[in-house]
Amino acid sequence: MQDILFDFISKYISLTDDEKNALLSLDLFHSVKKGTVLLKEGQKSKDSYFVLKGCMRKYYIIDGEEKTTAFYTEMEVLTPHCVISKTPSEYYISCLEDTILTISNTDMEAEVNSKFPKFESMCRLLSEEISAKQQIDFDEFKTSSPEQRYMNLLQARPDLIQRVPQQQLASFLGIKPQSLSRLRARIFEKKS
Amino acid sequence: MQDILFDFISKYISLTDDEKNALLSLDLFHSVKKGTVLLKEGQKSKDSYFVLKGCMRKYYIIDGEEKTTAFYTEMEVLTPHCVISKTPSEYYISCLEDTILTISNTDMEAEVNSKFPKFESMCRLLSEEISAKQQIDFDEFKTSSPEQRYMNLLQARPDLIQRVPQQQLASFLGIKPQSLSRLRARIFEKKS
DNA sequence: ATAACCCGTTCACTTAAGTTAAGAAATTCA
DNA sequence: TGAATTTCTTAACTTAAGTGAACGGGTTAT
Repeated sequence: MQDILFDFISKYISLTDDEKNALLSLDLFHSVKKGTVLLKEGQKSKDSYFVLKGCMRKYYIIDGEEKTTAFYTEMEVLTPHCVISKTPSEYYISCLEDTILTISNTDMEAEVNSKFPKFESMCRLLSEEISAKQQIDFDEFKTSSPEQRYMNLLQARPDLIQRVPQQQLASFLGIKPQSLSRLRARIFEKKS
Repeated sequence: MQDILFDFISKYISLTDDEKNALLSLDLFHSVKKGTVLLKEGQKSKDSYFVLKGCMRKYYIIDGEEKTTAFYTEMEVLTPHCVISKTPSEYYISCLEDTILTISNTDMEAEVNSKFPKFESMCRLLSEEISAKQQIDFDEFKTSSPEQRYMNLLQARPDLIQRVPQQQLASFLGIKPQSLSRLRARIFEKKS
């Protein structure tokens, strides 16, 4: 499990054994049961997550309805908005499946960053990369219809369509569950 | 003009006069005429921008149509995706108004970052902040109707509605210009 | 085992966005 | 200034998403 983390890090910087041990001493690894809510609306938190195995989702509750806006699966990093802005969270984070992840908090990161400046480089690279990818995702969302978005998802993340309930997928695509059903039927129609 | 940059930086780190002079020696400041295209589709670039005065837009050309997905105004930073991914750009960046901005490239940044580690901290903080803000914007987009998005924009960035042509605003809101016209008429109707 | 509940699908209906086209208003340019 | 072009609006029509309700399959709980 640790190797997954180190492999991930090695995409950005190379670590000495000393640095690896420093990381391991931090007790980062956690196993979380399906359904666990890691962050709630209104809560203040300093925790960031890195998914080693499993799936997490971000959702809002708006007018009593859950609106899922993001999923995080293997090898993905999530730093909630409230961690950066230091304000109460506007949304929930929960585990869709039994999930193994690392949990790190801002204080730990600050300490590691000051001890090993290399880490700060990694964090910068990583957040630039995430930010750039998000830009593209957002642009793609804006410039496509719901049907195109679904077709895109089918290409880009076919696993999600399998492992995620339809109603959550629907709001992820910016539509209602009934519309997703209909849209899927329409696509299936076209194929034949 | 330089003070705007230094004020901006001071939100993240504090600079010595030495550091300020090092920055000033880099010839960052540029004045760009309305309509100038700074980045084209297919082009590789290492340049990032910081808008001091004016407005820039990002747009795609899809099936011969311009699709505007973002605007950058005073005090906003833009690092195009292609700079991070080191691939040809999928989109265009152009100036909507006469614009004063700083242009910096990855090589310069790498040099400054290694000379003054403080800068790397700032870059990390900044890109974390941008990334977090983007997340929220994207979530808001997904969970709202076009009409709500327009009302939001009216609240959050009333200046944009004044300074940006309707057709560009429309695709920024994920709809067609005709729909935006209609939607505006609908809202105006409701008010009276 | 049966009732209660949750989920996905389907249907009929409403509402709003896409499309095509035309005209009015504003801007550009000669 | 006046012609040309572009931009914005309006309208009629088409298509797709939102809404409310009902149905069936599957799971959970009692």
